[in-house]
Amino acid sequence: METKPAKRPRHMLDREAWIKGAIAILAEHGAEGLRVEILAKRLGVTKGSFYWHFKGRRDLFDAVLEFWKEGRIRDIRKQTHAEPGGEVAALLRTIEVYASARNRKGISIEAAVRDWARRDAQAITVVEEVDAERLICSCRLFLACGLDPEEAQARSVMLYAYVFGVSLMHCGRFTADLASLKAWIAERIAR
Amino acid sequence: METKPAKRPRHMLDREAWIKGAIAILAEHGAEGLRVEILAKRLGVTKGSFYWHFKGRRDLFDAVLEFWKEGRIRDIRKQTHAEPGGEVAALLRTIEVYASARNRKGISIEAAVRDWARRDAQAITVVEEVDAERLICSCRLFLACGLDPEEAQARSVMLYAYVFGVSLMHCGRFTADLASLKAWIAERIAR
DNA sequence: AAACTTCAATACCCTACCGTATGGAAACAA
DNA sequence: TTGTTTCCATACGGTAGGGTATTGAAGTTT
Repeated sequence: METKPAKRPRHMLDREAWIKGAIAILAEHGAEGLRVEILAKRLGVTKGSFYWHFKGRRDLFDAVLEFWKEGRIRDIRKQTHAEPGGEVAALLRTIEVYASARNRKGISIEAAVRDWARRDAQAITVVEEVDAERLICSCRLFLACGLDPEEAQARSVMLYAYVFGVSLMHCGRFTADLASLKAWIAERIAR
Repeated sequence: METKPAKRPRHMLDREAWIKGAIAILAEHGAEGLRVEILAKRLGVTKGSFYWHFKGRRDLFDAVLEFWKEGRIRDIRKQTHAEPGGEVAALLRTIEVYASARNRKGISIEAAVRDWARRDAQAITVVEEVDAERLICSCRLFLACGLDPEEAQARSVMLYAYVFGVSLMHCGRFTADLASLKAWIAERIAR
């Protein structure tokens, strides 16, 4: 009689578990700091296991980029879905997701991938695809608000350039109330 | 007759020559990729020389950050000096310096230092100081244009967040005429 | 000229990793 | 049972690179 196993008492890491661990290290230490022995140690195994799941370090890199790309594109499509009349709210929410203090992990990953894309061809390709998807989606929202195509495109670029840029700045010495400045900026970009 | 061994050309590198070479590597490979043996090879010497000028790799890092900080602050003060009535032009020029295709080297260094500041305490301090100086200077220009203090502050943050962010984006698949979009954005930020 | 200073070459040691080869234990299939 | 597959450990070789110690050559001072 066939019993349904599906229970694996031992470690049993699969490719996705490795990729998720890799992304955590990527966020903390960047692509250069993503080392297979370090990753293995964090997962509680040795690199002997890694080389069963991946051909090599480059294979892991490509898998990480692909995983990140698909996650981003899913999120973008979900975030920019708006009922008629709710487009401005969707735009403001998109800004808030990236420019706010929460979602620190996602912002760290974003920054690491973009820095990575300054040196790695595959990372460039992935960032291009994600940026294109984001810009197209936010542009659709601006168009639904009645803006002409050129302004809708320009505002889309401004929106994402702003949210990425502000995450790299350190304004602590400049203003004590950064939150209200960010709110003002979000209004000027989205409305 | 006594023949002397081949006369070695004396290089006479000083600390600043090492720092400038280090910044070139920083721009290309980031802080992680700034290695003393690689740097020495690029300067045509061996690392034996490096350790005469610097106590160690960390010492080089601190020197690079200090050198970069002072250069940035000098540039900021020069760029934001405006005759009365020329404030908007100064703001547009500031945007253009960072958001345009030329000055690629400076943008690469900027990106490398900001990525560095995600992990290194000394880099954070330096970025904070440079950002504060930049924001104060551009804020002064906005105030001279007659804006109220809160809007002047907000526009300053928006300006720098935008220029840093746009340098990290890859908009090639989104629009064929990025230049005119950037011009539209610059007008909306500065005016 | 002799002594001293400055900058660089060489030779090491040591650690961190990448990748491979091989073995082994647990689960599964025959 | 006896393979077979799956996932992981161990051991090893190889390279890159940080840091030190020592030597040495060219310039400078006395």
